[in-house]
Amino acid sequence: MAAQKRLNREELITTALAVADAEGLDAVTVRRVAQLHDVTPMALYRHFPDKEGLLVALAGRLLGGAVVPEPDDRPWHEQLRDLLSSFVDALRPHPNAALLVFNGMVTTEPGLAVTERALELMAQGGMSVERSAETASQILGSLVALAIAEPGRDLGPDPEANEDAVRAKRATLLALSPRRYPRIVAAADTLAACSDRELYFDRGVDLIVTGIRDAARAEAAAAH
Amino acid sequence: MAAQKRLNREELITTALAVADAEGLDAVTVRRVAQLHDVTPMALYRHFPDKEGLLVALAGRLLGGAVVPEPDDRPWHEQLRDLLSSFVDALRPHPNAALLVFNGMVTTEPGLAVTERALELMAQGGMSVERSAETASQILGSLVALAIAEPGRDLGPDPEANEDAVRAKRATLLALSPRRYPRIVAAADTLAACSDRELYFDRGVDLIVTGIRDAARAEAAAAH
DNA sequence: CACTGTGGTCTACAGCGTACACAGCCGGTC
DNA sequence: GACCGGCTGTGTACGCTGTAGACCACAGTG
Repeated sequence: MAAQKRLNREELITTALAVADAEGLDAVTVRRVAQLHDVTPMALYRHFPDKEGLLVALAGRLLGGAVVPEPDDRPWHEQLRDLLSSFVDALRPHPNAALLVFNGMVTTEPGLAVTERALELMAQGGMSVERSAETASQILGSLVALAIAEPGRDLGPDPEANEDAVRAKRATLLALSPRRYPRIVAAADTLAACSDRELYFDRGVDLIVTGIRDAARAEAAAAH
Repeated sequence: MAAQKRLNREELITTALAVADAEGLDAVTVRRVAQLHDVTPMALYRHFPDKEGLLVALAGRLLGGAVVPEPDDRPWHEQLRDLLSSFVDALRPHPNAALLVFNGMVTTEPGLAVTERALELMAQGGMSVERSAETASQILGSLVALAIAEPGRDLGPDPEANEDAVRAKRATLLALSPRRYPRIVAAADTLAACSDRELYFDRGVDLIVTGIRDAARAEAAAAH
């Protein structure tokens, strides 16, 4: 973040992402990013049309991290699983910014690439064009939500504060009336923070993929 | 919105929701809500600790619309389906504000009620406490996303502007290279706006429920 | 040399959330 | 009826936000 004249679009995106990761999306302000480059706020406007433009570029950066696996000989649903896993893996490191990809999915190149491949795989599974497009819209949100709403990730810049927040949340849940909310009280630990992150995401993706498989089967059956 | 001294908490929430519905969540400002009640901005602070408090109350209002169906004799997954449908139905009329329920799910009474019932039904399906809690976290996001990301709902206060936006989006997709993105181009209509809203939401919920059923079956099988 | 486009600067403005001190009205008690 | 304490709305003020508009320093080109 050294003082250098002639600032660079990609580096601006990088520091914006860093700020979002560290302190949340609200902390990404024009002034803040500018200051981290020792530059006047207005300087950013030579590289982005407005703040929205910066955020769209941020979404593009996130989506760029989602590599589309090469097609292979395995069944379509296994390849779809890998594709979706790759997608959430790209978002997971940046949960604060993940919301932005909602807007960038069909306006950035990487977003289009992922969408295209997903549609292709669903077609291989026998889904109609309309149905696979509809399904794509539905699961996009689910995947983003998966990355954002990982239990045990709340506020708190440092891990220490985060741990405090988790403990507080757990305590809140345990303090509920066991008569009214017996299951919630029993599940307080898991609701406050998932024990195994990898398992959490794997199962989340699996849940979606099995849902899609079933939809494909049902559609094929309906067409007898 | 007549001038009346002695303003009322619930009415403040109502107008905040109305503003969010009409112009988006960003349009909900303390000053704006106050003005609609012919009152100084600071007056709101007698009824909410801060703006965040207002938004949490807004989330509570949304969740309050989700009625928990009475238990009956049908299989657990059918009842779960109805519960989740009721949940998204409560959010659908207010897509701009739906994001807020992420925070209010375990801090508001209605959110707890829905969660408790969902956990109960999954337990009936043979799921372990941990697994059902994990699943609850995963699907919450999916349901919210479903309500928010309905295709064909973007910006534009009036239906006319919305229709314009849809047409523009469709045109953008159709303008893509058919060599690179053949499926996307073919599916442009469905991606830009879903043809049947009811079907869209029904299938979205079905996708999730079948995913859960499968997870329950798999867990039962693993425990042989 | 003058000309032109590019990119950073400076100033300014309207709008945001909200801290703090104050004023009016309300209901309850002598 | 007189008083009084607490609730509720008011006024002012501060520091923050995004960004419009005029300005200037420099590079490359004729």
